[in-house]
This record gives sequence, structure tokens and C-alpha cells, in this order.
Amino acid sequence: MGYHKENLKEQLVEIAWDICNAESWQNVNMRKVAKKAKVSTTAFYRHFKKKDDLKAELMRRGYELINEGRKDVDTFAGYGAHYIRFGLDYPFIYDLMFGNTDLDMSLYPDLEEQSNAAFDGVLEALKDFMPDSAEKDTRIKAINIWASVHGLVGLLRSGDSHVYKSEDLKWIENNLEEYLQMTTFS
Amino acid sequence: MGYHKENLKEQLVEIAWDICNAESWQNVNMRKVAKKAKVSTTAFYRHFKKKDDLKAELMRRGYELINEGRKDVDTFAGYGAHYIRFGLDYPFIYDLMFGNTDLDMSLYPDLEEQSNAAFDGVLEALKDFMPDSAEKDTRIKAINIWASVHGLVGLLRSGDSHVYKSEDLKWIENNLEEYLQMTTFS
DNA sequence: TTGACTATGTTAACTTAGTCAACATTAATG
DNA sequence: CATTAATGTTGACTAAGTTAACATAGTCAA
Repeated sequence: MGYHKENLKEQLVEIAWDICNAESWQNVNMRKVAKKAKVSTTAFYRHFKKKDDLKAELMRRGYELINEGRKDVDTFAGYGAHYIRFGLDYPFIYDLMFGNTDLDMSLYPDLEEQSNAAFDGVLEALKDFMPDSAEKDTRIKAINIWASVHGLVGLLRSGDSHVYKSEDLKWIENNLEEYLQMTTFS
Repeated sequence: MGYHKENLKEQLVEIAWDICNAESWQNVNMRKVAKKAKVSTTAFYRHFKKKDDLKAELMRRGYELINEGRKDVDTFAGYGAHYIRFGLDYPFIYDLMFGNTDLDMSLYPDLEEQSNAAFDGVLEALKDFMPDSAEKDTRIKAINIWASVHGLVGLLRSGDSHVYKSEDLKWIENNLEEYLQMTTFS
């Protein structure tokens, strides 16, 4: 009877992912994760140096998920919509990835790589879409789109307000492609 | 000799603001704030119910600051630039305001009001700028601009990367108005 | 097989941080 | 002046990240 677990590291990450995905990173703590894995609280430290490492791993998986899914997309607007939907489908994972995680990405090369790949996607897609533009203009545009997409996710999630009406947000959410077309290439 | 402090509540908020502004909200803790104010750790609880109240107050002041400053601005692009500069000048306060603060704003009406006013500003300025557009289009555009501005602050702050070159970011930062013009009304 | 080294777990305890309860003092009010 | 409300203090509790010391299991060379 296993004093050692099957593949504890993987298990811990999955448990943490599930909690984070369902309830936010705030609700992920060592004692809870350990209990679900049926190990002692500190078993974690045999596989990670600190809690931040776990966070980084969840983030990395988030990017991985985005980057995989994007391979099926062909239109440019569909591309942006893909990112936005990720933010809506995995809100708490998204928070982890794009919130102000005072995490130093350079400490986690695998994470950094996935993160860069995500932005790369936008840039490449844009190049195909507007092949005649000057290189710099394309990059600037990509930055703008990236910015818009992320800002929009925040707004869509923040919901109603006396100023930006929820009917607008609903319309946008249901017409992501059209919205992106409207605002990106007006 | 004052067993009671001059205006402790105000003092605590200012100390917290300073720490947060310089080092991020993560580094604001009751014991540190109390020590700087030369009172006991728990004196805080005579003026606030919990730490979140302090966070809400800092956020409210952040919005207040943005909203005041914006009265001097006249051009639309200048307007967006004003928001962006706030994000760059007060990065940690900005994080507090627009990061994923799982704070329920509806619990803090004063905060909510300032927050709404900030978005309102964009909408009003836009209406002046494109008076002929349909109401709904204007609102959608406002959402898009709001989103872009916030996303951009994030990018400007995240700095270099192998994909979005820092030279682009520098250019944008030094030419905010032009960038906004380019991307908003292309 | 054995013995030693390494990986992986466990227990106990330390630390930091938010918060509360009980008590003390000051200020204000009738 | 006596009472009461407001504001401070001390001490303690709790949650959560983390470390140290110890235990066991697995691996691999002699």
C-alpha cells in the first residue's frame, strides 16, 4: 500500500487547477489541496519549491490550452473571439494569467514561452490579414488588438453598470466576430 | 498627550496609500501601517470593519484622482492618454483598481460612483467627438476604447518580450495621442 | 543480499497576517 | 459630575505558507 503516491505532482496540479478554475486562486491553499490528494500538507514541498511555482504551472497550462485551441481557427476575428471566449470560459484561470500576478515570469521559462506564443499568434494572424502594411504598423496594430481583447474580457466579466449597459455587453458577447470587425477595422 | 490621535483614520489611509503606491497592495499589512502611525495593530478596527474597506478607500481615491485630472483635458486622444498616464504613474494603485480585485464594488457606493464616473467620461467625450453616430454605436465604441486603454496599460507595464518589442512600446508611450488616433479612428 | 544513497512522505513547529474580545482611557453630554 | 460613546491597547486565536527533523520506500552498486 503506497506510502508513495501514484503521481503526486500531477495530482496536486490538477486538484489546484480544479479549485482555481471553480473558485479562484484565492481559494487554493496547501492544506485544502493536500487534503484532497490525501497526503500531508507539506508533501507539496517535495515537488515544488513554493506556492508560486504551482501558480506558474497553472498559468502555463492556461496558455497551453489557449494556444492549442487556436489552431482550429482560421479567420482573424475568429481568432480574437477565441481568446475572448477563453477568458469567459475559464474566468479564474484567466485572472491568474492576466491579472496582476506579481509573478516574475522570467523565473519560469516554460511559462514565458507559452505566453509569448499566445501573443505571437495574434501577430502572425495579422500579418496574413494585412500583408501590405509596414512591419511596424502591423506590430502596433497587434498590440492594440491584444490590448482591446484583454480589456474587453474584463468588461464583459464585470457585468452591468449604469454606464456600460449590459445589453451592449450581451450583444458584444453574442457577436464577438462582428464586434472585432467593427472596432478593429473600422 | 494624545491617547487619541489627531485624525487616525485619515492617517491610516494615507500611510496605506503610500505603501501601496510604492510597493503594491501585497505589501500593505495592518501591523506595518499601525507601526508607521504609532498606534497598536488593532486600532485600525475602530475605523474600518475589515481590511477590504481600506482597499476600497484606496481605490476610491484612485478614481477620484483620475476623475479630477481629466477636467483639464480637451481633446479626445488627450483624454485616453490621461487614463493611460495614470496607469503608468500610479502602477500599483492602478493594479488595485483594475486588477482582479475580487472586491464587491456594490458594497462601496462611493467607490462605485467614482468608478462609473470614470467610464462616463469616456462616453461623454466620445459623444462630442462623433455626434452623428447612432447612440448604440457610440456606446460600443466607448467600450472598445475603454478596453484598449486598459489593455494597453498592461502591455506598457509588462515591458519587453521577444514578440512585442520594447521599441514599439516606447514609441507608443511617447506618442500616446498619436497611437490613440491611429488605432481608435483608423 | 546488503548497504547506502536518493526520493518522497510525515509530524511538529515557526512565522506572518487578519481579526476579535476584554479591558482602558478619553471626550462629550445631560 | 456621572454616564456613555468613541477610540486605543493587550493578548490571543486562526488561517496559511513554509521549514526542520525524522521515516520509509525504491534503486543500484558492491
